[in-house]
Amino acid sequence: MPTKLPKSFYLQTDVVSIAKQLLGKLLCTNIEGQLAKAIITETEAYNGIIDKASHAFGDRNTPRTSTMYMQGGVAYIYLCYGIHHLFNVVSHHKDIPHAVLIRAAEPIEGIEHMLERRNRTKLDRTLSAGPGTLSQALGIDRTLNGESLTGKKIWIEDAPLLAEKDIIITTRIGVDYAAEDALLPYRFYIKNSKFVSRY
DNA sequence: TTCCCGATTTACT
DNA sequence: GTAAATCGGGAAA
Repeated sequence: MPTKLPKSFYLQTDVVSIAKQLLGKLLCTNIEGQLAKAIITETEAYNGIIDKASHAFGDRNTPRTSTMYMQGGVAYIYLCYGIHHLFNVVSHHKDIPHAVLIRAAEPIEGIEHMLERRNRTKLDRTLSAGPGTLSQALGIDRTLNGESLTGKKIWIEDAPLLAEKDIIITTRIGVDYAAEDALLPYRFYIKNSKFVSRY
């Protein structure tokens, strides 16, 4: 019987470590009665106010980023390029804006719901290997911004930690604007997984 | 209030 | 490989 990750998991203070620990765990949603689960295959850490790639860089606490300042264990979801809903796991204590972007996952339950939401007919990497497509597949949108990750709409179930040898560590995607911080090794994905946004 | 542009995806050339 | 889609956040005025 899989267990839901407890609040304490999200209160950890090392967001880079959390990003790595989340690999292999199950991201689950129950939206409009449709249950869906997917194995997290790719994550990125956003390290608070000192990280130029983060929306909260320079302690930018605004209506949008205020979600990241909440106590760890809630969802930070924002609209990107006016089209895509990107899902993040908020961590650390209140007022410390840490977050982990979930960039890709492998569907394992409720696949029929994900296919329908994505308007696809078969399971392949285009279903959920990318932060925008993943959210669409799982039915995640901004109405879930600030939602508890220990509730009934969206949560994460535990799974054994992956071995170091099965994890690829590299730089984040699409954050060139962050100058030298774009070079930080804050992106993680499961080696040999087909459900990864870019290799 | 104006203006620029983004933690992306998809459809074209 | 290039470009369009599409809208709201955030800084400047």
